[in-house]
Formats: sequence, structure tokens, C-alpha cells
Amino acid sequence: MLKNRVKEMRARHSFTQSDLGKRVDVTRQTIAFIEKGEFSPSITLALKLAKALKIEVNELFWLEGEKEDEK
Amino acid sequence: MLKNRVKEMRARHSFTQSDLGKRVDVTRQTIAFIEKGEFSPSITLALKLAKALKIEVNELFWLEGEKEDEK
DNA sequence: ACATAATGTACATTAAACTTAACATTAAGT
DNA sequence: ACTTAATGTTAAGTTTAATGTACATTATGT
Repeated sequence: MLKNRVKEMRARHSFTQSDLGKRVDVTRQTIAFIEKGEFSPSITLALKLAKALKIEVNELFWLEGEKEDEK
Repeated sequence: MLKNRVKEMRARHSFTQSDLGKRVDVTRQTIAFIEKGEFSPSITLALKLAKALKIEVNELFWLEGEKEDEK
């Protein structure tokens, strides 16, 4: 199961959902859905989000129970 | 534009497209499409592929012209 | 040369991502 | 209290990812 810390990282940058959506070319609803964990975005969008939020993509999204496994 | 080195990494592990598909729960056609760059898989699938190929997800997939940008 | 595994491609269909629009609720500022 | 920005959420629609099937081409091995 996929987990993410988009909401947390977005808050850290003081971006609204709309702000972030504009930066990565999706609507604010898409951001909201992702934050809720409603679906798994494309890797393209995930990479854009990671870039916008200045964090590694694998730190922003990870598979449940596997985050520390590979360290 | 999204780029990847799935084919190269798969070869390095001597996996067939079917092998890799089974490991990440998709069909061999999906692997073939990804290798051709025909579409952008979900972050969930990208993470599974990275794990199966023992490489960081951001080393496996990256946005054109941005690979070295963030170093 | 033959058999078989692996890959390339294409088409029709299903599933999931993403959009657009709408409305209700919460937070922030005056 | 009022206004406005931000968020939560839902439904219906479009686009794209992913499947299933099928057949042709390219290795690989004997």
C-alpha cells in the first residue's frame, strides 16, 4: 500500500493545494486525492511533486512497511 | 518527458519481461510498454520495479533533461 | 533445420488516473 | 458578523494505464 507525505511537505513550504497543483500541472482536487491516499499518481507526477517540494521521490512516496526495509 | 532504464537494469539481472512482470504483478506487455517509454506507470509500480531491480526509483525513472539538475 | 523461449506490436476492453464542476465546511483577516 | 481563501468531498466525464488475446519476428539451444 502506498503512503506519502505530500500534505506535510506542502505545509512546510506554505503552498496551498492550488499552488502546488499549478506548479505540477494538475488540479487542486488531484492534489487533495493524492494527500488522502485515494490513488497512486503517475511516476511523472510523483517526480514533479518531489521536485516542487524539494525532496527525493522515494522520501515523498513509499510502499507501506517497506520504507526502512532497503536501507 | 519521462525516461527510464528498465530494459538495461532488467538485462543486468537477466530477467525476461515475463519474469519482471511476475515480480511486480503486471503483464509482460506492460513491461514492454514501459521499456518503450509508451506511458508513465503509477508510482506504486515504479517503486515495485525499483525494488525488483535493486535501484533507487529516481535512478530508474527521471524527467528528460532533469536527471543531473538536482544533484 | 527444428523447436522453443523471448520479444515486438496491435487491437479491443477494463481499470484507474485525472479533470471539471459544484457545493459545503473550515480557517483567517477586517 | 462578514467576506474571502482554503479545504473536504462527491459525482460525472475524459484520458491514459494496464489487461487479454493473438500473431509475427528474433534469438537460443540442440
